[in-house]
Parts: sequence; structure tokens; C-alpha cells
Amino acid sequence: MISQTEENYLKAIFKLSEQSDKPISTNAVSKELNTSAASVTDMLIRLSKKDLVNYAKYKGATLSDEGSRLATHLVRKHRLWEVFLYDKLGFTWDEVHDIAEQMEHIRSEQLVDRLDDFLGNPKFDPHGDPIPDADGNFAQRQQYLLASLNNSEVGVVVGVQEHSSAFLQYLDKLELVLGAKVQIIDKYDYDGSIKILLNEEKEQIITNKVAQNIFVKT
Amino acid sequence: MISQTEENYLKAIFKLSEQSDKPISTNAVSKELNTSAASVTDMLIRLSKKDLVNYAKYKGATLSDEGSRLATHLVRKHRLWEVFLYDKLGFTWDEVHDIAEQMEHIRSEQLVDRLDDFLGNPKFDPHGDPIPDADGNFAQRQQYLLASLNNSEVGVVVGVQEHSSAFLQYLDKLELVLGAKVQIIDKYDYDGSIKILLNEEKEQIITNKVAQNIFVKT
DNA sequence: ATTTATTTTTAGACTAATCTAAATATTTTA
DNA sequence: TAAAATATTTAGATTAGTCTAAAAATAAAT
Ligand SMILES: [Mn+2]
Ligand SMILES: [Mn+2]
Ligand SMILES: [Mn+2]
Ligand SMILES: [Mn+2]
Repeated sequence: MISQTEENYLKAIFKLSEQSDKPISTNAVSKELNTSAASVTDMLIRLSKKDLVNYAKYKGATLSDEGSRLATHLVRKHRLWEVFLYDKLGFTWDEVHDIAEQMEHIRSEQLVDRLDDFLGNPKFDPHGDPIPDADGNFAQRQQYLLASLNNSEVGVVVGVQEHSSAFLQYLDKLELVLGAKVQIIDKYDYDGSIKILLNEEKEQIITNKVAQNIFVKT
Repeated sequence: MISQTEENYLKAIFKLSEQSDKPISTNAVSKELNTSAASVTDMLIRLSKKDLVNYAKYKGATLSDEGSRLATHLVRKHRLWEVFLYDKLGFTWDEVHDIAEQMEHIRSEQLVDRLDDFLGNPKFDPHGDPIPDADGNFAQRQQYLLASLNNSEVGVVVGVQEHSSAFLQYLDKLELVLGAKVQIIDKYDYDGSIKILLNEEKEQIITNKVAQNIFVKT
């Protein structure tokens, strides 16, 4: 049996592994989970005894096949619950994550699969992140950073890089939500800010920081 | 903050308190939760330090007002999730309890209240047990044991006393489910078994043990 | 009213998960 | 490449929750 705490460590390592190919350092995990580095070392030793991570002293950790499978399943549950909260209960996209953090730990294969069907087998969660299927396969999609588009190019918002409530609420204010159509009018070298045409009707300027955290498909 | 384990103890004491007015003994809790009596003593001391139970050595425990409030809220969550699993995901009444045991610990006031609305503010769960509202008030209903009806009396099944999967699955086979209409044809003193007319069409004999575990309204 | 049986508490130990402080490795910088 | 800075591990402690075995209290039976 694997504990909720162990699950959280696996998920953290999984998340960090998406951002880099190298083994994940003790400190990276410690920062991600707000625990001490000492605690992380302890846990990595425990997880490697269970063959869920490959760990070598001072060398960091990677997920084993089984660890990876478990982490992917957690991500599946997390994102399906986010869809449930958003689609069925009317929560906003900045509210769903914290509740899903709890719900992802519910153990019942039947529950996950029935939930998936109940929700219409969604392929993406409310933040545009892909939902792995029962076999752990993610839907892949070409997506670019909004900041990388050139003048006059058009994109549709399909995801976010940042997931903080503050950022998501700010996007609501800017009306830069999933599905929004964005055309690049001009890019200003001075501070990297970008003038866009939003949904073919409204021009506005967004900062580079915002544009660096939005994914679009073209 | 209260832990999941503490929540389970509160719920156990709450459940046992429904069956008797006296303080709940250490052994009763230990039996209910499958833990040692020593563990229960430890926990009762901890819970009484948090003013969630009133506990005196060798005298058993009762819930404080706050403990009772928390336990009722857990029951509310448990039964709402059972309705969700039954109504929305198509689980059977013998499957919902175990999953709800996990889901009842999810912490979010908003979630509970939105779920309640989503489900149409149900007053009873799939076993016919009343669901407390947000203020902790239960819908009360006159209900009798099927075994207590007299010859020719009619009742509608509205609940069960036993909640074991074995019993619930057996009731499915007998078609003695919630809503079934039952008329007493004859009661046999020899072994207490009862001949009933089910849904105005089928006669069958049920054991006293079954009749003692079914609630009907008349 | 003693003795016997049962219940409950205490004593002591264990595991999971966490922390701080100190020791040791690794990496960076000069 | 030696010194300084940073990262990681070890040592030792703490808390929640659990257990078994022994001691003490309560209840039941003779
Ligand atoms: Mn999330
Ligand atoms: Mn998400
Ligand atoms: Mn139940
Ligand atoms: Mn129920």
C-alpha cells in the first residue's frame, strides 16, 4: 500500500520531470512540497526501497516505471475531478485545483472510470492540461507560447503555464480565457509587451510575463 | 485542525450514540473501528483535550456540542457522496458506502453545498438514511420495522437497519428494495418468518432476520 | 461479601512523517 | 586547484497513531 504522502512525492517528482530530463534534486522536491530537504532524503530512500523511484545519494531521483504509472494515474484523477468541479459544480478555474488535490487520493478504479464516462471522457482539464486515459496515454497537441507568435499571427488560447489563482483570476479580467482568439498586432522590444486583438474586436496590450504563461494553438 | 483518524472516531461515537443513550464504552468504539482498546483510550484522551468529547476514565465518552456538530457534518458529506455515486455514477446501493467513507473526508464547505444543490438537495441517501442539512438538521420520518407490522397491514420499504453488502445484495435478489410495497399475509410463530405480498403481485416468505432489518412507512 | 470474569487503563515499544542542527559532498568561483 | 558557497545527507528529536502485555478498576457470579 502506498500512502497519500508518498503519492504526493511521486506527483511532485513527476511534475518536475516534465520540466527537465535530468534526475530531480532533493532541493527541487523540497521546494515543490514545502518540506525540508532532510525529509525529502528520507522519503526518497523509502520510495526507492519500494522501487517507485531510482535514487542514488547526491544524484537525485527519477521515477521507476511503476512510480511513473502511479503518478500518471494520480494526474488522471486530479484532472478528471477538476473537470467535475468545473463542469458539474460550477467552480471557477482558479478554485478547482485545491479541492482536486484532495480528491485525487480517493482509491477506487471503478470510480475513476465511471467518473470519466460521466464527464464524457474529456481530453483536457479546465486549465487546458491533457487528461491521461486509463492506460496512461496523454492526448498530445501542438501548442506554442503566446509570446512566441510573430506579428499578425493568430492563435487560440488552449492552456496556461502558470496555475496560480492570482494569474488565473487576472486572465479572467483580461478575458484571456480558454478558447479566446488572439492576433498579434505588435510586439514592443522595449519591455517585451505585446499588443493583441482579442476575439476579433478588442485591442489591448499585455505584458511579456502574461504572454510567456499562455499556450495557444495556431 | 482535526485529522481523518479523529474524524473516524467522532463518527463512530456518533453512530453508537444513536443506538443508546448511555456514554459509549471504550470497547464499543474499539469494536466499531477494529482497533485495540488501548488505542481508543489514547484517542478519547486526545479528543477530550480538544473538547470534542466528554470523557471520564472508565465511564465512557459522549460527544460535545462541537464534536456532535462535526460528526453530523461528516454524516452529511458521507450520505451526499453516496447519493452522487448512486444517482450520477450508477453504483449500486451495496457499493457506495466504502467509497463514501473516503470521500467524506474531503474538506471544502463550498464543495458540500454545491454538491447538495447539484444532487437536488436530497433528503435521503440510497439506503433510506436521512441526510442532515447544512445546519445539521435531519429530516425525521415515521418508520417501523417490517417485522412489527400485523397481518394485512401494508408498508413501503424506506430504509435498512443493516448496511452490509451481503444483506443489501440479498435484498436485491428478494426485490425488497427502497420503494417496494409490502403487505403482511401471515406471520408464523414457529420461526418468526413472514409471508408477504410484494408489490401487489408476488407472495413470498422472508425470515424474521430480514424483517428485523427493514424499515417501512405505513 | 468474596472471588472470578470482564473491561479499561497504563507502560513501553514501533512506524510514518516531519523538523533542526551538524556533518559531509558537490559545485562554483577565484 | 584550493577556497568558498551551496546542496545533500546524517543524527537526533518530536508527534500521531497504533500495538501487546501487564496492571488496575469495575461488574458479575457464587
Ligand atoms: Mn490542478
Ligand atoms: Mn489542471
Ligand atoms: Mn454509508
Ligand atoms: Mn447510507
